[in-house]
Order: sequence, then structure tokens, then C-alpha cells
Amino acid sequence: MADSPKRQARRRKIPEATVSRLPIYLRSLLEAAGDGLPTISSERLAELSGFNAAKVRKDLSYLGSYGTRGVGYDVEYLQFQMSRELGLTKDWHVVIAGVGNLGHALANYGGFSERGFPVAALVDADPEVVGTEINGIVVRHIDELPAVVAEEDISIGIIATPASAAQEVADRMIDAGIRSILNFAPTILTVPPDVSLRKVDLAVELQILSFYQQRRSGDGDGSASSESAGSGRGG
Amino acid sequence: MADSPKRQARRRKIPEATVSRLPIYLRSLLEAAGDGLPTISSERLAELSGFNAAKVRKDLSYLGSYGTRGVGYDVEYLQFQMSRELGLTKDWHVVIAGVGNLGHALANYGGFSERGFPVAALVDADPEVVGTEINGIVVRHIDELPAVVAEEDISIGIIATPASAAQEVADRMIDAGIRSILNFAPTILTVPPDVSLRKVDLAVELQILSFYQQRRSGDGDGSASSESAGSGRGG
DNA sequence: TTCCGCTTGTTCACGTGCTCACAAGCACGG
DNA sequence: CCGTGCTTGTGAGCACGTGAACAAGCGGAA
Repeated sequence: MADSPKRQARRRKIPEATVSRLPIYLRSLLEAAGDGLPTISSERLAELSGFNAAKVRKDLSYLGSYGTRGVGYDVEYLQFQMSRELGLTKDWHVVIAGVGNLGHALANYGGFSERGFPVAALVDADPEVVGTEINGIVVRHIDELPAVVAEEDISIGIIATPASAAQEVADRMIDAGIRSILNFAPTILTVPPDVSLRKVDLAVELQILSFYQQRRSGDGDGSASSESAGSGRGG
Repeated sequence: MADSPKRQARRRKIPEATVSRLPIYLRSLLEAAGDGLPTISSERLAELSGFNAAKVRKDLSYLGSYGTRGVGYDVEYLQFQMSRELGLTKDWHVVIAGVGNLGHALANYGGFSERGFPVAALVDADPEVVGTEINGIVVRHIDELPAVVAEEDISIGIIATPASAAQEVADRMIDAGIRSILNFAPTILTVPPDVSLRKVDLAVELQILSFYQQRRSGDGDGSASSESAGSGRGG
């Protein structure tokens, strides 16, 4: 399907805040598709995704004019366009570095493959675990990373090592050609500007919750709503 | 130690973006404490935490004037004040709902207790797993949640169930008196405004990485750095 | 005491993101 | 064909977060 030349706004830069919401919209569309309705309004999509309708419309407008006024958005078509934009038309192979508690769980977690991110390899530095098999994948030594990346066509690296090893693992991943890294280790990583880095720190999330709970207990103040998606719509 | 009455800016509301960075600063301070230096400059703290010095100073100023011009911040004192502000002077007991792959891993993950969030209870709906023991904790049935919360003095709930069960589990947690929830299920939860909700969606993080990688491959454009907190930061 | 170097705390200007409000535009009925 | 109802797409104003720049202020040296 060629680009419809209606508007030239296509392919312009999409705000970071919008990008972080696109996956939520996509998930909501999948839900909506189950209802059998051919189209969906921005208001309904807002309900499903936990944002407000105006934000939904503005976000979707960055992708192009895929809606029909008076009707809504074609569910299937929007789903396709969004998948394409997010690069989900192909699978992205993932390597997990560090097969401790967390790495082990991630390797067994089915949610990745389901959503197009199959775990294709596991690496670790401990000779004790190298060679063991998890969920059908044999753990290899981290020294073999460049070979593993090439063989398995890896694009994304997940760091699930202790904090002390994280930076070195990141460096090795980058050397091996990986340009997208998801870091679970509770430490700050430094990467070149052409590498995308995101981090998930479980303890930090709990500490943020702790802050607001503390405030609520201490003050008589009631403002404690957190952030994105899901904060209470009192309805 | 009573509040110094120098400035009345104490106890003012702290921006959400700043709150999400406080745990990072605190972690950096712990690192810095290992160096033995009694004080730390905003520049050094910026280096350790991955932000810039101006942001660090502004963030810290929300907590009060705890620095000394020409010298820096007293590491130990700042650490104490920040812990107090984050509510980390006491342990917060956590219950994990859903003992599947992820819940199991979280229960075994030592990082929580270490940082003041001991996992005090596990609940599940599956009679098959109720009664089994994980990391010294016996899994109880989710119907017992109110009793569990009372007995173990639980303040924070972690949802590690399938998406389909997440909303009901959240409702039950709130009924049981929990006011802080961390959601790992890939779905939008609705909670009353007096409940804090944060979410971690692993697949979403990968999809965001996928977006930037896709862009880099497709376009000749090289802008892809991320580094949000949790929204997100985001961060 | 006075001067000097250093680092904080704060102010200001800017950019990004969010919300509101409404014109544009499509489908459908008469 | 034309009017009506409904929903998108977008422009403008506003709130929030960020970065640079600088005055305020502390400690130490002379």
C-alpha cells in the first residue's frame, strides 16, 4: 500500500511522549478488535487506553490522517499502520544477559514472544550456568556474544545482571552490534548517542510509591495521583 | 533535629518529575558514601546519577537548603533527609498477587528487602499453588487478602497476575486497605483518586525500543536517545 | 580582617507536552 | 441535492519541565 499523498505530515518526527503511548494504543486496539466493531472513536479508544480523547486524537494525527470524520478510526487499518510505525511487522530477536533470578524469569516469560520479541539467546559469565538449558535455550558464555548476535540475528539486548557488571555487559553488547538495550540493573549506564537505552528499576518504582504514601500519611493533603495511564478516573 | 526556619519553602509540593528522580539520587549517594568523602558536589552527583548538575541542584532545592556554598552537600545528612522525604525510614511491607513466572521471580528477588520493601506475603487464586512455599513464604488464597494485609501490616500491593485478573485483584487490594499499587499486568487499571498506581510493562518498553530502531534503519536520521525514568518516564 | 575561589540556590528564557475549543468534513436521511 | 448530526484534525493558550547564567554566600589564605 503506497502512501496516500493527502497530507505531507507523514514521517515527521513524533514526540517522545507520544511514542511511549503508541504501544498502549496498539494494545487497546487489539482489545477493541475483539468486539467485532469495524471502527472505533477517539473517545472509546481513550477509555480503553486510559488517556483522554483529545490526547488520543493528537497522538494519532502524528501517524497521519487515518480516521474518518463523523465515523472514527478503522480498527484494522489503524492497527496495521501503528504496527508498521512501531516496527512490529517483523520479529525482533532478543538476547538476555544474566541468568539469575530475574533473567531466569524473563527467559520463561511468554509475553515477549507473544508480542513479537522472541528470546533467541541467553548469555552469562558464570561457567556454572553456561551450558544449562532454560525454556529450550542453551545458555552461552558472554564471550561468545558477537557470534551469538550474528547467528541469531539479535537486535535487542536485555541486561539482567547485577549492577556491578551492567556497564561492561552494555559495552560488549554495543561492540557486538546491538543498538537497543533494556536495562534492569539498578545502575546508570552510559552509551553512545546512536544507541537507544531504556531502563526498568523495580525498587525505584516502589520508592516512588513510598513517597506518595508517606505524604498522604503525614499531611492532610490528598494529591497523590501518580502518572500515566490508569490513574483513577472516579467513575 | 527540628526544621530550620531559614526558608519556608520546606514541605512544598515537589514536582512529579523530581520525585521520580529522587530514588536515583539516593542510590547515587549510597555509591558516593563508599568513597569516604564527607561531601559531594552537584556536579559529581550529576555524574553518578546520569542527569546534569543544574537539574540536580534544582531538584535538591525542593527538599530544602541542605548544601553549603563553596563546599557541596553533606553526603550523610542529605542521605538522611532524602530517605526521610521518600518515607524510607521504615520498612514497607509488600504483598505480591499472582505467583506465576513473574511473581515467582519477584518473590525470590532479593533487591526488594535490601531496599526496605520486604515481601511479607504472597497470594494467588489457584488452589494448586496456595499452600506452597516460596522463599520462606507460604502462598495464601486471595480471598484471605484482608486478613493478610492486617496481619502483616501490608502497605503496597504488586500485581503479577494475567491481565484478565488484574482489575479484580486491584479492587480487592483497595478493599483490603492498600493505597499503593505496582502493576505488572499489561492492562489499564482504574483506581480511586486516593490510590497511587504505577505500572511496569515489559513488552511496552521493547516496543518503544523497536520504534527507534525501526526509525534508525529506515531513515538516515540518528536521533534516538531516550533515558526516561519511568515515563516514564515516562518516563 | 579582607580577599579570593568555589559551589549552591534561584531566576529567567525556552521548549515540550497537554487541554480546550471549534472549524472541517464525512455519512446519512429526507 | 441539501441539511443534520457526529467525530476528526488542529490551532491557540497554558502548565510544566529543562538548561543556562549569575548573584549569594561559605571557607580558607594571607
